[in-house]
Amino acid sequence: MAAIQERWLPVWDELAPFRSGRPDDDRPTKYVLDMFPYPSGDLHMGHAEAYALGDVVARYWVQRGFNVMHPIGWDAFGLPAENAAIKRGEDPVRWTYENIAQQKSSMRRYACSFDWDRVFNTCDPEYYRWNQWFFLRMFERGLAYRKDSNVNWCPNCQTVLANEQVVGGLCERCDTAVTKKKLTQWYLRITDYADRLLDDMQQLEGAWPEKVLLMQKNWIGRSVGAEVQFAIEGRDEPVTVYTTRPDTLYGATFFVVAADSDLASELAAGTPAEAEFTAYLEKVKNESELDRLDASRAKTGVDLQLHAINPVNGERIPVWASDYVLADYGTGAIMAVPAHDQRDLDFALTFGLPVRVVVEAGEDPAVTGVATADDGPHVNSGPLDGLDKADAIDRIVDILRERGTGEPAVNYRLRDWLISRQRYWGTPIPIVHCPACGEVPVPDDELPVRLPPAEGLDLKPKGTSPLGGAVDWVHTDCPRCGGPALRDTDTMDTFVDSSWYYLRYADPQNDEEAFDPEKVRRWLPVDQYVGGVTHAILHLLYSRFFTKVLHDMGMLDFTEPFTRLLNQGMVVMDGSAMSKSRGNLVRLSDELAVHGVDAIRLTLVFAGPPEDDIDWADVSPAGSKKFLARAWRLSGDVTSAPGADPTTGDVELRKATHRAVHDSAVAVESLRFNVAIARAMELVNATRKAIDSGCGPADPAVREAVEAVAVMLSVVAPYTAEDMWSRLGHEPCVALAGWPDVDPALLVEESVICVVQVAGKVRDRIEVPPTISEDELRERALAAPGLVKALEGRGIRTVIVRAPKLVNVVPA
RNA sequence: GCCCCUUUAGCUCAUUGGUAGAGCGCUCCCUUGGUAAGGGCGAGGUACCGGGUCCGAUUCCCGGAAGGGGCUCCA
Repeated sequence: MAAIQERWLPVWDELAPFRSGRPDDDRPTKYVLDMFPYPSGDLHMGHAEAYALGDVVARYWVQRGFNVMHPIGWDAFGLPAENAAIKRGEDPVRWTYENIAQQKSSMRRYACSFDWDRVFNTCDPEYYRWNQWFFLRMFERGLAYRKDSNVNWCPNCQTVLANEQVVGGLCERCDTAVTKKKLTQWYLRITDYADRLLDDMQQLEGAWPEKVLLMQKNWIGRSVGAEVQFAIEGRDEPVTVYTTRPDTLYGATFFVVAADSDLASELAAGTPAEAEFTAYLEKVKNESELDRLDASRAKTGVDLQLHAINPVNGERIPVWASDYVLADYGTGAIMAVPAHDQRDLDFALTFGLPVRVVVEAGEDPAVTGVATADDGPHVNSGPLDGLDKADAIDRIVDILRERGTGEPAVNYRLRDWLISRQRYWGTPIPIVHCPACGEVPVPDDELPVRLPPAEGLDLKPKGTSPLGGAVDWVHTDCPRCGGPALRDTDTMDTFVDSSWYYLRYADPQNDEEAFDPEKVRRWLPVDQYVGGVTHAILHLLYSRFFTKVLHDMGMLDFTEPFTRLLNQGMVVMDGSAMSKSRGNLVRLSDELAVHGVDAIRLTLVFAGPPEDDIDWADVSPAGSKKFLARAWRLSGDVTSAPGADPTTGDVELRKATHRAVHDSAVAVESLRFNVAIARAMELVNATRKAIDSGCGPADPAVREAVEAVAVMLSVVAPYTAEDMWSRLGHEPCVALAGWPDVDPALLVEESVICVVQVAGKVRDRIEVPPTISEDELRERALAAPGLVKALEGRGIRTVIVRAPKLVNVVPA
């Protein structure tokens, strides 16, 4: 096996069958993309699976005559390089590029069908320059902005995190409990695109996993309701609340503002409750995100001893501050309707506040402790009495609008994307802070703002950007007034890098612009994207956002970047994720050494549907190897010459061949690669039989079959296939041999077995032509001996005929 | 708590409103001049359980069980 690998690698290097940028290439195009890897160490089992799957698709479309762009690059910015620098004093640049070289050489041996002419790394200044360029365009459009806010803070990584990077209150990267910190940070206004991110999912219906679409939908969390203004006694400005249930306005018995909002501090100032509030706020600030997420914990709050006025009935209701209301959702203040909202009810019961039912829907919540959210006739609600929910909402919105105290509103769970990071190994934010001019963009012709060398910088996480230590780099002149100014010292979230890399592949060397729109038009959108489900929200949502922004800038003519998405499963061992600490790590390099590249690829692809997890304990690379050897041996048995006319060959074997070629193509196109391989295995078995005990090795049908096997295998086991192709007397590459044409005549069966049933039970089988008429079939079936016997002379009530496969006789 | 998916041979999975299949594994036989291998034969199924529709349900519908996944103070 090793010998075969060594034989063909140099040949493929020479012939470069997967180069997609030849100027005279007039094949139609396809774009197959694997999510690019992060260069931490060498490739592992997960990579091996993902790239084997992507390769099947890419190689298949090449066989079908397409010019396939199947690029690779490296997602090379990020914390591991920095951590290696901190722990072992390595230079992040060297560490990163060495790992890339290592992975690249492993990919070559793994025979990935990448177009090596298109490689780039996101840490190349030639690439991140365009991150900065896009940032500046967004800044000009008001889509990139800085604001002071309570942000997610990971005390371990010592950096801020985007909402998407907080999973269940923990840092996505290191599982540390996330806290809040008030900081001024850069954001991208993804919320402006919330509706389009939602609506455009229609384009992806059926082409992306249902699960991913659902997760994105939940994440965006569009909610429709109304904003209602409440006057506050002793304050000029009214306070607006957001509610999805304006119809329950008459049931509002108190009012709550988020304790950590500016509004709360403002309202508390000067009240007798101020001291109590300040103490409470201190406590709230120290809570971790994890604490806050525990919905079952007791409600807490402070009575601000103020009153809000219900705009519809003039009722005075008490104003409280609590941490169960979020400062950054809606307006940071709510009207509390305890009868019909569980959280409000819990709060009311804790503090002895009144509960008033306004929708008749079951038991009294004040007694049961369970708020009712169902529809029902409204009561205690003045003009809404008797109406159901939908009508009551319409009515109350009309009333509020008339009085100018409210209007319909939409809110999203999605927050703007926080992109500043207080870390070294990322794209510098191209902004200069000038004491006179404020935030000044670095002019385009001064891009890229290069990362200063790590040498001499303190990269240890300490809560402020390491770039601040690069004194010469930080101090600069203001591009606007020329006065002394300071560079922004934060770097961009690395998800910015991956939000547009798929566009750069179409034009990777361009140093005039991020990409030539013409080239992008030729290749994009991506026809098939392959990657892990871990990116269901983060990377995929951000990429969709970038695509829409660039579309609005006139740079793209499509609005969704990835036409079809495949989320491959994980490779696990004995039912759980592989890890060194668990002691169940299977090393890819070991497996490759024992079984060879082809057997490992085949094992991964054949293990099951690609989206399912693979338990390495359940699969058999040795079995894969055995199958490949069995297929390979066929190529030595063929005795007819290349070009032998198959039409004179054995018809039964030819049928098996054409059926297999047809079925496996259908399977590949619907991403059921394991099925495609099963079909190839069946053909290998049929061919073996034909050679040993059928038409014999000289029959041209045998050559046709074996050549078909070689081409089918070429998409998953390239070394074996290439060697077979060579033994069959052909020049390389089998990868470009072309998928065999299917003769439809050979797919038609000459006769089929028809089942003859009595009352649904099979009593006989008869062989009939597939084109048999219903009448003819009925007649023949009724004469079948098994049927006559089963009927035992009973009469017949009905005969159901489903030509040509079945006849069912219902006896009287 | 809410929502979604899955359940077919020992294992991993195909398939189908009408005969339930493949690979691996297993049994046995042949080969011993392809041999740390090769060829062949075979066993193995109440298609999770219970109801319904239908001439006929593993498939469609309803309910339940088991396993997996997602969301969860977002007003």
